[in-house]
Amino acid sequence: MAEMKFQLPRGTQDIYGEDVSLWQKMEEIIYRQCELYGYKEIRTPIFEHTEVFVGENDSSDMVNKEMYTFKDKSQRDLSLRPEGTKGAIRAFVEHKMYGNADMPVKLFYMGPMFRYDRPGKGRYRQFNQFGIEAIGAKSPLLDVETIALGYAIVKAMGIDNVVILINSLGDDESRANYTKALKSHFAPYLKEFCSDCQRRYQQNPLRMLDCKIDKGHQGFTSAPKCRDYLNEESKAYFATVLKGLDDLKIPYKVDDSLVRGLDYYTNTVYEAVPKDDDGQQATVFAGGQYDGLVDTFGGGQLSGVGFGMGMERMIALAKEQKGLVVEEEKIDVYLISLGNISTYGAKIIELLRSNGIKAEMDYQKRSLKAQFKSADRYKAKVIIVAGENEYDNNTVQIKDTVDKTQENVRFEEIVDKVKSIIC
RNA sequence: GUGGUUGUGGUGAAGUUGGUUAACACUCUGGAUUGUGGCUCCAGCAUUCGCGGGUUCGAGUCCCGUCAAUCACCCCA
Repeated sequence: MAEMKFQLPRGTQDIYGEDVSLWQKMEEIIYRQCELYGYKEIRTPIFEHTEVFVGENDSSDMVNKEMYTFKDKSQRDLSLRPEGTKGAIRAFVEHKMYGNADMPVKLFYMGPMFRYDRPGKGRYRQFNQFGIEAIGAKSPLLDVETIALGYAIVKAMGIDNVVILINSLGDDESRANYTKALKSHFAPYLKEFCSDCQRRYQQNPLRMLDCKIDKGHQGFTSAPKCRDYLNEESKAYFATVLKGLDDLKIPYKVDDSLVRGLDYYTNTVYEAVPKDDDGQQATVFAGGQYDGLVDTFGGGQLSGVGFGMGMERMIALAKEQKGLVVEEEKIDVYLISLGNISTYGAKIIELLRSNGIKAEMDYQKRSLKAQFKSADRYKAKVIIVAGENEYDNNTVQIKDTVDKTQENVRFEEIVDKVKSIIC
């Protein structure tokens, strides 16, 4: 045997065997729930012009270090998509979906995303995200709907210890006021903060609230709360969101320090995390509302709301909680062939399959014993034995593996006989 | 990007201060049983220890590099 030459590139994975069943099950759940909630699938390209993903204020770390960016043969500057929202919005604007009479346009996407991160627990360079975007309307009820859909999927996956961390950044006006207040509050302590916080102070002071190093600093504990800077409209909006969650009995916790990574969020931001976790590395889905994003793509003043969900993490949680049960693989018929029977076995197998019966056979001329073992492994309900005698007489032996009876059956009656046993 | 740990057959793994045939278990293949399985018994399955180089009479064991995994940070659109 030649030696093995290749290994997976760092941060990628092969999904196969039993895991594939879990993924398929999750995908089914997602399709089903999206159908119920009225979200239609959109499939955007896996790469786009780099500018699609680069927002005006995105911190350079994300863009420079974590995107798979390349030039194609015509020197176009392209990037593998690091997330789903931007592509969906680009498509929304490009195809003028806002012409649709029914706003919002509700979309979902699912598929691989790429980030040049160092791989960690449940983190890959090619990973899979599912996400939704409701574009073209602004309503606290719509925010709640997105959370409800995410929560429904999580529950359908058998994960039931998830809580929604939620906060409101307020509209542009509120946000600007709060940012100003934060800056003046932090100014005197700035020298005592970590280098990251000093950088964030300039770029995006809201982000400082996420800092784990300076968390306990008195300057942090006494920092002004986002909530106190919401104007009346934003307050009412947020109150309605919370009431909506109450009504739907979705467990949530208002978290003043939740600001999310990106700058485009306004008003509602949320993050679904497992309850017993320390809130670290365990976000299941996260999203928020965005007033200005569509316009940066040239789509006008349309609001949107949506979330992204990490599918690898969902699978991991579902496995931990044994929520997703995949029924074991079973076949109806295993065909054992003996001696030289030409293509008789294949003919029988095809006959069964074309009649909707799951059937397998041996392809290696193995011993009778080995073939019986295979039949056991497949948990076949019926075993058919076809040897030279049967071939000559155009019959088979059909054995019921449950009551262990066996009888000689003519070729024409195989399907009826098998069906009578497995039904 | 930083630091730690790890890498032996299809799987789980043992491998003592470097010493010649790489333990054991499961699985698999064949046979006992030449056409009736699940039990039992017997036999077989790694020219080689992630990959590359070095030290040595001798390397799975030591050294360097590299690839990958994993954990804790950083980050997480």
